[in-house]
Amino acid sequence: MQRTLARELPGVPDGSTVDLRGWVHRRRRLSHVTFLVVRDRTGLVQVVVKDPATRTQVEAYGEETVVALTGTRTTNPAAPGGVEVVDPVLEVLGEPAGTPPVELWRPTLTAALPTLLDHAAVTLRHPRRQAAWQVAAASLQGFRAALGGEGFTEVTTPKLVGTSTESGANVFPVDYFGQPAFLAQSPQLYKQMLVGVFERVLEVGPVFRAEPHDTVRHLAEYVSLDAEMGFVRDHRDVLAMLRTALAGMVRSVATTASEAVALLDVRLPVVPEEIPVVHFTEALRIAGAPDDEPDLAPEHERAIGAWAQREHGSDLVAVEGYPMRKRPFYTHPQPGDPQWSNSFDLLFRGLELTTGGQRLHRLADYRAALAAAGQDEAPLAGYLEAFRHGMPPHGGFAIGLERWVARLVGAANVREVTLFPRDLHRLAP
RNA sequence: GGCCCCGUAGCGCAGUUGGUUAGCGCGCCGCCCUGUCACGGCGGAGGCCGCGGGUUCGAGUCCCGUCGGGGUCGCCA
Repeated sequence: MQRTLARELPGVPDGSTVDLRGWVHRRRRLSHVTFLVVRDRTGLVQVVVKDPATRTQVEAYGEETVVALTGTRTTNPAAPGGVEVVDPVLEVLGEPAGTPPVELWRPTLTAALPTLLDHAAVTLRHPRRQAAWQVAAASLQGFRAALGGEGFTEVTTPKLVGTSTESGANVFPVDYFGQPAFLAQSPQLYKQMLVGVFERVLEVGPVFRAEPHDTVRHLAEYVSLDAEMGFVRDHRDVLAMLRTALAGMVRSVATTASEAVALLDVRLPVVPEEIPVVHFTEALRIAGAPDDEPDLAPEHERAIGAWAQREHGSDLVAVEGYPMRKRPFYTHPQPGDPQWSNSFDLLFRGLELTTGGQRLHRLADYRAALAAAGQDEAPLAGYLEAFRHGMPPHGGFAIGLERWVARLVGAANVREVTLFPRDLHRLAP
């Protein structure tokens, strides 16, 4: 017999025999009946057990025991959702499960974050935690589909690298057959080289930051949604493509993760046709920060997010023109005023979600930029070769997946929406 | 890393100016309850009070150290 999923049960004809497989989510024992709630990947089903021998069997096995059962699909107004399965014949697959460390069957988990993370293998089974990742998975799918539709080629680049992308600090050193190497902190250099090949590339993958940042929005390993494209006029073209990617992600979440959206009461952002843009200097004014402030603090970002909501009714706002001295060597300056850059940060509900911008594309400019930064050219020879042989004006961006999902589902801490977060203190599970 | 706060049962917490056998809710185990849906009722088991030192007649409580956790700032996606 074909397996019936929880989600499909309402559509099955009344009186049909169905085959359910899943986990014992909860048992409720009454005097003459035991209710068994079975959970599979699509949801919950109530199974009504009246036969004394079966009741004894059900009551002997704890929550999270894996079972297979056949029973009769029955419409009953008294059942949750109006549908239940009666007269089950039950089989335990494997062995009875031990009592879970937290009460998984509750509508919301009451355990603190460290407890949830310590017991991730079990706590991720909770429908709400599952749902948060379904939102992430749908976002990944939407990112790929939206950019794929714009002619982007998906690439994968090395995560073991010989030179660090940017400053050189904050990288994880590894022993590479006796040679010093690092975990990649960004696919930046590779995705630029590949613009010289494919014009448009996207990459989804982990990046590693050994920054000692112990905050609700930092991880030592996070998922970066990267894109890089050639033949741009300036960073505004990049921002427009970022807009396309985000719109596709929202669309995908709305359609493929609709149950998760409903369960978590996610308020999906409307992605405006044109994302509001403010210049860095204007952003400082909006945030009430001093004119000579070199960067935006989280407090300022929240203020700008609130301003965008107030003035434009937008959850998204881009800040362009960040000071060149705060940006990495490959950043393209603002034409006419090179103290500012053709780069931007995108704030989503007051949190920095994305950095993007136009990159340098002339070899001579790279040489000058590296010299000015005091960086040696030699380790970057393979990268610079791309520019020696013709690179179009280009730019790109990177979205932090965990931050996106956290803001979407209203999680205060990115760890809540990360399957197995890596941070300053956590290397397991 | 700086600053602030917190470590008490499987989970979430209370514990008064230091005072006798350390409590509560949930879970777990047992019994009861004619359909529950965070079911309900009765009973029971379960604690190196994070760890180490100190003060004291006496420390969960005060002091020092240490480890772990949360928040925040720097910084970043």
